[in-house]
Amino acid sequence: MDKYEIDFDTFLLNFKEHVPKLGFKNSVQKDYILKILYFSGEHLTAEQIAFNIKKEYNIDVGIATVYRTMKFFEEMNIIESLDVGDGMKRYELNLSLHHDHLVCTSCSKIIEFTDDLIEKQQVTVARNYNFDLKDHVMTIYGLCENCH
Amino acid sequence: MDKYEIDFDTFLLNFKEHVPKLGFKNSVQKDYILKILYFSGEHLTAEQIAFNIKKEYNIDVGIATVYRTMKFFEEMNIIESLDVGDGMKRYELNLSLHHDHLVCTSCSKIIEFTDDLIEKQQVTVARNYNFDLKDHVMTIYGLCENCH
DNA sequence: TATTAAAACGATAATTGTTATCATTAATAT
DNA sequence: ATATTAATGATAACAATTATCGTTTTAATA
Repeated sequence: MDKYEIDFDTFLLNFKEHVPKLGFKNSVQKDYILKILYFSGEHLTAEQIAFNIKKEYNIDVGIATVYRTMKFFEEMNIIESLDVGDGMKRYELNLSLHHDHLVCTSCSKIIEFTDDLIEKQQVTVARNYNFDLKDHVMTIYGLCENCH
Repeated sequence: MDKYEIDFDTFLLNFKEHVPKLGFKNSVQKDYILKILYFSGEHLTAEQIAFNIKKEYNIDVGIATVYRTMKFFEEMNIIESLDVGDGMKRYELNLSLHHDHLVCTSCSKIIEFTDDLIEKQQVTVARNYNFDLKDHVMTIYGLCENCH
Protein backbone atom coordinates (compact mmCIF):
# COMPACT_ATOMS: atom_id res chain seq x y z
CA MET A 1 0.00 0.00 0.00
CA ASP A 2 1.81 3.12 -1.18
CA LYS A 3 -1.17 5.36 -1.42
CA TYR A 4 0.33 7.60 1.20
CA GLU A 5 3.90 8.86 1.29
CA ILE A 6 4.23 8.04 4.97
CA ASP A 7 3.97 4.59 6.55
CA PHE A 8 1.29 4.03 9.11
CA ASP A 9 3.44 3.56 12.20
CA THR A 10 5.30 6.78 11.61
CA PHE A 11 2.11 8.64 10.95
CA LEU A 12 0.42 7.26 14.05
CA LEU A 13 3.41 8.16 16.20
CA ASN A 14 3.43 11.72 14.91
CA PHE A 15 -0.26 11.96 15.47
CA LYS A 16 -0.12 10.66 19.02
CA GLU A 17 2.62 13.10 19.89
CA HIS A 18 0.57 15.95 18.52
CA VAL A 19 -2.69 15.23 20.36
CA PRO A 20 -1.62 16.14 23.93
CA LYS A 21 -0.12 19.36 22.67
CA LEU A 22 -3.60 20.45 21.70
CA GLY A 23 -4.95 19.59 25.14
CA PHE A 24 -6.59 16.31 24.14
CA LYS A 25 -5.99 12.73 25.05
CA ASN A 26 -5.07 9.75 22.97
CA SER A 27 -7.19 6.62 22.88
CA VAL A 28 -7.17 3.19 21.33
CA GLN A 29 -10.36 4.15 19.50
CA LYS A 30 -8.66 7.00 17.70
CA ASP A 31 -5.82 4.64 16.79
CA TYR A 32 -8.11 2.06 15.26
CA ILE A 33 -10.14 4.62 13.36
CA LEU A 34 -6.97 5.97 11.80
CA LYS A 35 -5.76 2.45 11.11
CA ILE A 36 -8.89 1.41 9.27
CA LEU A 37 -8.93 4.63 7.25
CA TYR A 38 -5.28 4.19 6.35
CA PHE A 39 -5.39 0.55 5.35
CA SER A 40 -8.77 0.46 3.68
CA GLY A 41 -7.81 3.50 1.66
CA GLU A 42 -11.49 3.93 0.88
CA HIS A 43 -14.10 6.59 1.41
CA LEU A 44 -16.01 5.18 4.36
CA THR A 45 -19.18 6.19 6.17
CA ALA A 46 -19.19 6.37 9.98
CA GLU A 47 -21.13 3.12 10.06
CA GLN A 48 -18.63 1.40 7.79
CA ILE A 49 -15.72 2.57 9.90
CA ALA A 50 -17.18 1.01 13.05
CA PHE A 51 -18.16 -2.15 11.20
CA ASN A 52 -14.76 -2.62 9.61
CA ILE A 53 -12.88 -2.09 12.86
CA LYS A 54 -14.99 -4.84 14.40
CA LYS A 55 -14.42 -7.10 11.41
CA GLU A 56 -10.69 -6.56 10.99
CA TYR A 57 -9.54 -6.16 14.58
CA ASN A 58 -12.51 -7.38 16.61
CA ILE A 59 -12.65 -4.10 18.50
CA ASP A 60 -15.91 -2.37 19.33
CA VAL A 61 -16.04 1.36 18.75
CA GLY A 62 -19.31 3.15 19.47
CA ILE A 63 -20.89 5.00 16.60
CA ALA A 64 -20.98 8.20 18.67
CA THR A 65 -17.24 7.92 19.11
CA VAL A 66 -16.74 7.56 15.38
CA TYR A 67 -18.74 10.70 14.62
CA ARG A 68 -17.06 12.61 17.43
CA THR A 69 -13.65 11.53 16.30
CA MET A 70 -14.36 12.43 12.69
CA LYS A 71 -15.17 15.97 13.75
CA PHE A 72 -11.97 16.05 15.72
CA PHE A 73 -9.96 14.76 12.79
CA GLU A 74 -11.60 17.23 10.45
CA GLU A 75 -10.61 20.09 12.72
CA MET A 76 -7.10 18.69 12.76
CA ASN A 77 -7.29 18.58 8.99
CA ILE A 78 -6.18 14.98 8.66
CA ILE A 79 -9.40 13.80 7.07
CA GLU A 80 -11.80 15.12 4.46
CA SER A 81 -15.50 14.48 4.25
CA LEU A 82 -17.39 14.14 1.03
CA ASP A 83 -21.09 13.87 0.27
CA VAL A 84 -21.77 11.85 -2.86
CA GLY A 85 -25.43 12.85 -2.73
CA ASP A 86 -26.96 9.89 -0.90
CA GLY A 87 -27.37 11.69 2.40
CA MET A 88 -24.39 10.42 4.32
CA LYS A 89 -20.89 11.67 4.72
CA ARG A 90 -17.94 9.61 3.64
CA TYR A 91 -14.54 10.17 5.15
CA GLU A 92 -11.04 9.66 3.88
CA LEU A 93 -7.54 10.31 5.15
CA ASN A 94 -6.01 13.51 3.95
CA LEU A 95 -2.32 12.61 3.97
CA SER A 96 -1.81 12.56 0.26
CA LEU A 97 -1.92 15.51 -2.08
CA HIS A 98 -5.17 17.16 -3.02
CA HIS A 99 -7.30 15.18 -5.38
CA ASP A 100 -10.80 15.18 -6.82
CA HIS A 101 -13.35 12.47 -7.48
CA LEU A 102 -15.16 10.66 -10.22
CA VAL A 103 -18.40 9.17 -8.89
CA CYS A 104 -20.38 6.51 -10.70
CA THR A 105 -24.06 7.38 -10.49
CA SER A 106 -24.98 3.74 -10.91
CA CYS A 107 -22.74 1.76 -8.53
CA SER A 108 -21.40 4.65 -6.35
CA LYS A 109 -17.80 3.67 -7.12
CA ILE A 110 -15.41 6.50 -6.34
CA ILE A 111 -12.21 7.08 -8.29
CA GLU A 112 -9.67 9.69 -7.30
CA PHE A 113 -7.87 11.88 -9.77
CA THR A 114 -5.71 14.95 -9.88
CA ASP A 115 -5.45 17.26 -12.80
CA ASP A 116 -2.79 19.94 -12.86
CA LEU A 117 -4.72 22.11 -15.24
CA ILE A 118 -7.76 22.16 -12.99
CA GLU A 119 -5.58 22.78 -9.94
CA LYS A 120 -4.02 25.78 -11.61
CA GLN A 121 -7.23 27.13 -12.99
CA GLN A 122 -8.99 27.29 -9.62
CA VAL A 123 -6.33 29.74 -8.46
CA THR A 124 -7.11 31.96 -11.41
CA VAL A 125 -10.85 31.77 -10.80
CA ALA A 126 -10.51 32.60 -7.12
CA ARG A 127 -8.26 35.53 -7.95
CA ASN A 128 -10.81 36.87 -10.45
CA TYR A 129 -13.44 37.05 -7.76
CA ASN A 130 -11.08 38.39 -5.13
CA PHE A 131 -11.46 35.23 -3.09
CA ASP A 132 -8.91 34.11 -0.56
CA LEU A 133 -8.66 30.51 -1.78
CA LYS A 134 -8.69 27.76 0.83
CA ASP A 135 -9.69 24.61 -0.95
CA HIS A 136 -11.79 23.23 -3.70
CA VAL A 137 -13.88 20.18 -4.39
CA MET A 138 -14.55 18.84 -7.83
CA THR A 139 -16.70 15.83 -8.48
CA ILE A 140 -17.42 14.43 -11.90
CA TYR A 141 -20.56 12.31 -12.15
CA GLY A 142 -21.10 9.66 -14.78
CA LEU A 143 -21.14 5.96 -15.47
CA CYS A 144 -17.98 3.99 -14.77
CA GLU A 145 -16.64 1.53 -17.31
CA ASN A 146 -18.45 -1.38 -15.63
CA CYS A 147 -21.80 0.38 -15.71
CA HIS A 148 -22.11 1.46 -19.30
CA MET B 1 -33.39 40.58 -13.64
CA ASP B 2 -31.48 39.20 -16.61
CA LYS B 3 -29.93 36.27 -14.83
CA TYR B 4 -31.86 33.95 -17.11
CA GLU B 5 -32.19 34.28 -20.85
CA ILE B 6 -35.92 33.67 -20.70
CA ASP B 7 -38.51 35.84 -18.96
CA PHE B 8 -40.55 34.26 -16.24
CA ASP B 9 -43.96 34.28 -17.91
CA THR B 10 -42.67 32.55 -21.01
CA PHE B 11 -40.81 30.01 -18.93
CA LEU B 12 -43.83 29.30 -16.75
CA LEU B 13 -46.05 28.88 -19.79
CA ASN B 14 -43.64 26.44 -21.38
CA PHE B 15 -43.39 24.56 -18.14
CA LYS B 16 -47.14 24.33 -17.65
CA GLU B 17 -47.60 23.03 -21.14
CA HIS B 18 -44.97 20.37 -20.56
CA VAL B 19 -46.31 18.98 -17.29
CA PRO B 20 -49.48 17.24 -18.58
CA LYS B 21 -47.46 15.64 -21.36
CA LEU B 22 -45.56 13.76 -18.68
CA GLY B 23 -48.79 12.60 -17.04
CA PHE B 24 -48.69 15.07 -14.17
CA LYS B 25 -50.88 17.94 -13.12
CA ASN B 26 -50.17 21.60 -12.70
CA SER B 27 -50.76 23.41 -9.44
CA VAL B 28 -50.49 26.87 -8.00
CA GLN B 29 -47.91 25.53 -5.56
CA LYS B 30 -45.59 24.53 -8.37
CA ASP B 31 -46.08 27.96 -9.93
CA TYR B 32 -45.14 29.82 -6.77
CA ILE B 33 -42.13 27.64 -6.10
CA LEU B 34 -40.82 28.37 -9.57
CA LYS B 35 -41.63 32.05 -9.15
CA ILE B 36 -39.70 32.41 -5.91
CA LEU B 37 -36.74 30.49 -7.31
CA TYR B 38 -36.74 32.62 -10.43
CA PHE B 39 -37.04 36.01 -8.77
CA SER B 40 -34.91 35.41 -5.74
CA GLY B 41 -32.17 34.05 -7.98
CA GLU B 42 -30.64 32.54 -4.88
CA HIS B 43 -29.72 29.10 -3.66
CA LEU B 44 -32.56 28.38 -1.26
CA THR B 45 -33.28 25.58 1.21
CA ALA B 46 -36.72 23.94 1.24
CA GLU B 47 -37.55 25.86 4.39
CA GLN B 48 -36.51 29.16 2.83
CA ILE B 49 -38.62 28.49 -0.25
CA ALA B 50 -41.77 27.99 1.82
CA PHE B 51 -40.96 30.96 4.03
CA ASN B 52 -40.29 33.31 1.14
CA ILE B 53 -43.46 32.34 -0.72
CA LYS B 54 -45.42 33.20 2.40
CA LYS B 55 -43.56 36.45 2.82
CA GLU B 56 -43.68 37.63 -0.79
CA TYR B 57 -47.05 36.36 -1.94
CA ASN B 58 -48.79 35.42 1.33
CA ILE B 59 -49.38 31.90 0.06
CA ASP B 60 -48.94 28.84 2.27
CA VAL B 61 -47.11 25.90 0.74
CA GLY B 62 -46.55 22.86 2.94
CA ILE B 63 -42.98 21.82 3.51
CA ALA B 64 -43.77 18.32 2.22
CA THR B 65 -44.97 19.86 -1.01
CA VAL B 66 -41.75 21.80 -1.36
CA TYR B 67 -39.59 18.71 -0.95
CA ARG B 68 -41.83 16.65 -3.23
CA THR B 69 -41.80 19.36 -5.86
CA MET B 70 -38.04 19.75 -5.69
CA LYS B 71 -37.65 16.07 -6.47
CA PHE B 72 -40.05 16.47 -9.34
CA PHE B 73 -38.15 19.48 -10.66
CA GLU B 74 -34.85 17.69 -10.29
CA GLU B 75 -36.15 14.81 -12.37
CA MET B 76 -37.32 17.32 -14.95
CA ASN B 77 -33.84 18.80 -14.79
CA ILE B 78 -34.97 22.37 -14.24
CA ILE B 79 -33.33 22.72 -10.85
CA GLU B 80 -30.04 21.69 -9.33
CA SER B 81 -29.37 20.88 -5.71
CA LEU B 82 -26.17 21.67 -3.94
CA ASP B 83 -24.84 20.82 -0.49
CA VAL B 84 -22.51 23.46 0.85
CA GLY B 85 -21.58 21.19 3.74
CA ASP B 86 -23.99 22.28 6.43
CA GLY B 87 -26.31 19.31 6.10
CA MET B 88 -29.11 20.76 4.05
CA LYS B 89 -29.74 20.93 0.35
CA ARG B 90 -30.02 24.21 -1.43
CA TYR B 91 -31.85 24.48 -4.70
CA GLU B 92 -31.50 26.78 -7.66
CA LEU B 93 -33.11 27.10 -11.06
CA ASN B 94 -31.22 25.49 -13.85
CA LEU B 95 -32.25 27.64 -16.79
CA SER B 96 -28.89 29.18 -17.42
CA LEU B 97 -25.81 27.38 -18.62
CA HIS B 98 -23.79 25.11 -16.38
CA HIS B 99 -21.84 26.95 -13.74
CA ASP B 100 -19.85 26.24 -10.61
CA HIS B 101 -19.67 27.93 -7.23
CA LEU B 102 -17.41 29.91 -4.98
CA VAL B 103 -18.52 29.54 -1.37
CA CYS B 104 -17.35 31.83 1.40
CA THR B 105 -16.51 29.73 4.45
CA SER B 106 -17.15 32.69 6.71
CA CYS B 107 -20.46 34.23 5.57
CA SER B 108 -21.76 31.39 3.33
CA LYS B 109 -22.11 33.74 0.37
CA ILE B 110 -22.33 31.85 -2.91
CA ILE B 111 -20.99 33.23 -6.17
CA GLU B 112 -21.50 31.50 -9.49
CA PHE B 113 -18.85 31.21 -12.14
CA THR B 114 -18.12 29.38 -15.34
CA ASP B 115 -14.70 28.63 -16.65
CA ASP B 116 -14.28 27.25 -20.14
CA LEU B 117 -10.97 25.66 -19.36
CA ILE B 118 -12.41 23.70 -16.47
CA GLU B 119 -15.44 22.75 -18.54
CA LYS B 120 -13.19 21.35 -21.25
CA GLN B 121 -10.82 19.64 -18.89
CA GLN B 122 -13.52 17.59 -17.17
CA VAL B 123 -14.28 15.95 -20.51
CA THR B 124 -10.65 14.94 -20.83
CA VAL B 125 -10.50 13.60 -17.28
CA ALA B 126 -13.68 11.55 -17.73
CA ARG B 127 -12.37 10.14 -20.97
CA ASN B 128 -9.09 9.11 -19.30
CA TYR B 129 -10.98 7.00 -16.79
CA ASN B 130 -13.40 5.63 -19.35
CA PHE B 131 -16.28 7.40 -17.66
CA ASP B 132 -19.49 8.23 -19.45
CA LEU B 133 -19.65 11.86 -18.33
CA LYS B 134 -22.97 13.19 -17.09
CA ASP B 135 -22.22 16.24 -15.03
CA HIS B 136 -19.76 17.78 -12.70
CA VAL B 137 -19.77 19.94 -9.62
CA MET B 138 -16.94 22.21 -8.66
CA THR B 139 -16.94 24.29 -5.53
CA ILE B 140 -14.15 26.57 -4.49
CA TYR B 141 -14.00 27.39 -0.79
CA GLY B 142 -12.39 30.49 0.60
CA LEU B 143 -13.00 33.92 2.05
CA CYS B 144 -14.94 36.40 -0.05
CA GLU B 145 -13.72 39.96 -0.44
CA ASN B 146 -15.88 41.18 2.45
CA CYS B 147 -14.54 38.56 4.83
CA HIS B 148 -10.82 38.97 4.48
C1' DT C 1 3.06 3.03 41.76
C1' DA C 2 -1.15 5.32 43.56
C1' DT C 3 -3.89 9.33 43.20
C1' DT C 4 -6.50 12.50 40.80
C1' DA C 5 -8.50 15.68 37.38
C1' DA C 6 -10.04 15.89 32.99
C1' DA C 7 -10.97 14.09 28.65
C1' DA C 8 -12.94 10.07 26.06
C1' DC C 9 -15.97 6.55 25.88
C1' DG C 10 -20.51 4.06 24.83
C1' DA C 11 -25.46 3.61 25.33
C1' DT C 12 -29.02 5.90 24.01
C1' DA C 13 -32.08 10.03 23.89
C1' DA C 14 -32.69 14.04 21.18
C1' DT C 15 -32.41 16.58 17.07
C1' DT C 16 -32.85 17.64 12.30
C1' DG C 17 -33.43 17.30 7.42
C1' DT C 18 -36.07 14.59 4.48
C1' DT C 19 -39.51 11.10 3.00
C1' DA C 20 -43.83 8.32 3.46
C1' DT C 21 -48.67 7.99 4.62
C1' DC C 22 -53.25 9.09 3.93
C1' DA C 23 -57.47 11.62 4.06
C1' DT C 24 -58.90 15.71 1.57
C1' DT C 25 -58.71 18.97 -2.26
C1' DA C 26 -57.96 20.46 -6.90
C1' DA C 27 -57.04 19.71 -11.73
C1' DT C 28 -57.97 17.61 -16.17
C1' DA C 29 -60.56 14.55 -19.40
C1' DT C 30 -64.90 12.96 -20.87
C1' DA D 1 -71.23 18.35 -14.50
C1' DT D 2 -68.97 14.20 -13.30
C1' DA D 3 -65.46 11.06 -12.70
C1' DT D 4 -60.80 10.08 -12.31
C1' DT D 5 -56.57 10.73 -10.67
C1' DA D 6 -52.71 13.41 -9.24
C1' DA D 7 -51.40 17.04 -5.76
C1' DT D 8 -51.68 18.83 -1.41
C1' DG D 9 -50.81 19.40 3.65
C1' DA D 10 -50.67 17.65 8.34
C1' DT D 11 -48.07 14.79 10.51
C1' DA D 12 -45.92 10.31 11.43
C1' DA D 13 -41.84 7.88 10.23
C1' DC D 14 -37.16 7.61 9.10
C1' DA D 15 -32.17 8.06 8.95
C1' DA D 16 -28.02 10.41 9.77
C1' DT D 17 -25.90 12.98 13.11
C1' DT D 18 -25.32 15.25 17.62
C1' DA D 19 -26.05 15.86 22.66
C1' DT D 20 -26.36 13.93 27.24
C1' DC D 21 -24.55 11.73 31.02
C1' DG D 22 -22.82 8.18 33.96
C1' DT D 23 -18.63 5.32 33.59
C1' DT D 24 -13.96 4.36 32.05
C1' DT D 25 -9.46 5.62 30.50
C1' DT D 26 -5.69 8.64 30.06
C1' DA D 27 -1.81 11.07 31.71
C1' DA D 28 0.13 14.26 34.92
C1' DT D 29 1.83 14.45 39.53
C1' DA D 30 2.69 13.00 44.18
